[in-house]
Amino acid sequence: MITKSTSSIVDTLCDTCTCSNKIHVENAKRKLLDEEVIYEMADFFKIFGDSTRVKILYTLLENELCVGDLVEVLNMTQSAISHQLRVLRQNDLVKFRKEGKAVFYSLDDDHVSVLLKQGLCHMLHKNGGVKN
Amino acid sequence: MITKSTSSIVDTLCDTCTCSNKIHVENAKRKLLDEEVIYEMADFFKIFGDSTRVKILYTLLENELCVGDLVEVLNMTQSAISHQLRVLRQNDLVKFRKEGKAVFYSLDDDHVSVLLKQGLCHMLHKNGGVKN
DNA sequence: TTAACATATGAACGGTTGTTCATTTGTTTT
DNA sequence: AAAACAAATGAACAACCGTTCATATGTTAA
Repeated sequence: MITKSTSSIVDTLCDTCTCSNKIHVENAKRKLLDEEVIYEMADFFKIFGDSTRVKILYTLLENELCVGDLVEVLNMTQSAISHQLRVLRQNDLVKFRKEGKAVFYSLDDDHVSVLLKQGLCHMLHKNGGVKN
Repeated sequence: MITKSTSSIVDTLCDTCTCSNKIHVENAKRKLLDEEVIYEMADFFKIFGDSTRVKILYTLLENELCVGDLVEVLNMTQSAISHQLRVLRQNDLVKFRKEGKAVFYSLDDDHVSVLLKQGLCHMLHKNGGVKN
């Protein structure tokens, strides 16, 4: 959208905008990320935006577990867990290993646990660190 | 839910679970976070899980901007922007400053920009760093 | 005070998403 | 091969969410 030749439009654009610093507006326009990257980023965060998926990821922080284990630990339907595991799988947040009838899931890479822990820290910090 | 006295249920629970390491299951159960914290965490990530909100936050990374500026930069309805700003405001991700008719928004604290940049890095890294 | 402007908000609508239920796939045991 | 079990999947439904449209609030200029 924004090409290199846009560097000269600072003076001509923003005619209707009377309320703010035009340079800042132009900077913002030029810096705008590729739409695609924005969507990917939002989609990435969206995965962490569901409590069931967060529970699953958090549960897998220490050990790998099979689907049945997750069902028991989280006290949810096998189907619900399985559906969410699919989402996590398709987005490379978990990997799996088959062993007979069971399928063992674990976190795919450290990136996941880092982000998870960071979110947790943010939460605890926000609550003043005091929690029953 | 899980009290201190649960440390002895390792042997009695998990009768139906035949597929995995019972100790791991018990550990996971004991470590389960307070439901409330889970929900807060998911809600927190959910805010970053919308492309419009990500765009707004990213745009505010460098400078504060008023609503009209954001409308122009992001090329969206004033109403849509305003609604999303409300979400960001209510969750303390942005702060605002009134100046006449205009309302200037900026990121609330460094936490936000850190997480945003981290998400961005994750994306670029995932795409192999090559991007048109 | 009236007009013009910037922003906020409420209601409504369409699309998305997570769960449930029923069924299927695939593996092991008998 | 049949039965039993673990996991995956598709369809359907309800709840949630983001945008639009219309309108309200609040501030400045005339």
